[in-house]
Amino acid sequence: MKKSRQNTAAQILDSLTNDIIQGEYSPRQKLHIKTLKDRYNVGTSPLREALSQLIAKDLVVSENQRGFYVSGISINDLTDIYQARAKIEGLCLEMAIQKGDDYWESNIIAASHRLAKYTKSENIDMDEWQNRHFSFHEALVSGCNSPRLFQIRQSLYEKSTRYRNLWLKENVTNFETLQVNQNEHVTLMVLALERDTKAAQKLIEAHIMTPVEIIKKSLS
Amino acid sequence: MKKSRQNTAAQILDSLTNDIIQGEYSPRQKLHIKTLKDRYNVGTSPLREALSQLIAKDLVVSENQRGFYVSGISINDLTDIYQARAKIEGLCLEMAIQKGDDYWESNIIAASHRLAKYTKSENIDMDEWQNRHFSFHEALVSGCNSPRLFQIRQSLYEKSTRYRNLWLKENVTNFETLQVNQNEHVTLMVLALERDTKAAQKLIEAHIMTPVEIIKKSLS
DNA sequence: TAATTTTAAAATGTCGACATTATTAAATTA
DNA sequence: TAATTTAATAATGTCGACATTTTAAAATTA
Repeated sequence: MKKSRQNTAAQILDSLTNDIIQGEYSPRQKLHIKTLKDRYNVGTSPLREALSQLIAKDLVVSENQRGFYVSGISINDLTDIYQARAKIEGLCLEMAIQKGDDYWESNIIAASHRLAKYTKSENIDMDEWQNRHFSFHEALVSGCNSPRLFQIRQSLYEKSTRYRNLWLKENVTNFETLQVNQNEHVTLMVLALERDTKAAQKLIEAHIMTPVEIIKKSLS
Repeated sequence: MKKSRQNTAAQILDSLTNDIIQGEYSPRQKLHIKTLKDRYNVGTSPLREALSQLIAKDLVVSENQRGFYVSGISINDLTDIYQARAKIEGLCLEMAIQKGDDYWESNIIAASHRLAKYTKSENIDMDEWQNRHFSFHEALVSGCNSPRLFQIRQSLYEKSTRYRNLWLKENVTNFETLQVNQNEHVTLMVLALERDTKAAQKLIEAHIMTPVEIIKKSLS
């Protein structure tokens, strides 16, 4: 019956992480042990172990004898996260451009093609677009060859996704916007292939910072 | 009797973190639940919650039904961590130089003075020197004003400290070395106060990378 | 002897129970 | 009535117990 390679704690961690990022639980929301146990059908120990990991990831906070809460949000935090993300992405891209080989180049071209095609198409499924968008940016930095920086990048992305999803909840995506910043994607590809480090870095930072002002408005 | 604001899990987390970083437990060492329970005088739950947080921090790894282990080390990881640290420190310094005010400047001068005085003194206590060294570097970047980058900086520092301590265990500190790179500290201060971002960034990166080659040798 | 199987021992991960603390509701006082 | 105290309810954090799995040792076989 139990063939899962993961233990219960690890499974709950995945579910909880996802639910928090997707906005299933709101910022500052209390996370009652009893409620969570019922919802995920688990005992106390694995649940608390999962919550402990989420504390280390800053997605959950706890106060002694007062339980667990989803981490709060703020405009300052939003800006800080996106700014840090922009800088880290710039670092990764810099290293990728320095070290990237033929496969790195071809992966960028391929991912760019898939994104461009889909962005121009008629009926856009947002999930699929996000996948292709994500893959393109990953292809750009995938040559960076620094596991630690990559991990930091991933962790910041997770945190920023939470803000983006909070905004998406009340705003239908504007498809024109997609078309507009698609130009930047093409430019990014060109600059990367031309190994123009400085220009690529500058553009990726701006590119990442673009949504900040929009999300800010929705938060205030 | 129990007036501690922290719960047991949080206390154990502190102890365990410290013990791992200080090399009380070796890389890849098995962390037996029973042994740890006896050593820290706690029950299963808080102990496992602390270990869960250490997993999220990459200081501990676990395999289902096979328990917990101190994370392994490698020369690749050593290099990666120090390189990432150098880059992040560069970022923090860049932002600090842009945003630093009079207090930032004076804190650097003060910390630099304390470090210089102690480095020139006769009987150097290594712990005290480390404190002053740490404080000086913290003063340099303390104006950076990005909680997230600072947190990343702290986390990478923790990881690098583990490598440094492993090396210190078998090597008596060479006091000449302290004197030599003290020059760099002074230069860093001057560059920061002159707001010479690029030069300061370049130097701090090199400064951080200095011990890598030495530690490498001790690992192989 | 070497390799495999069987048996015994040890360790892990999960659960529910319980003491302690916090929160809410009711009762008392001013 | 409003404020404070008391009682009740609910929730948290910790513990030890137990089923399951892994590991080590002993026994069997080739």
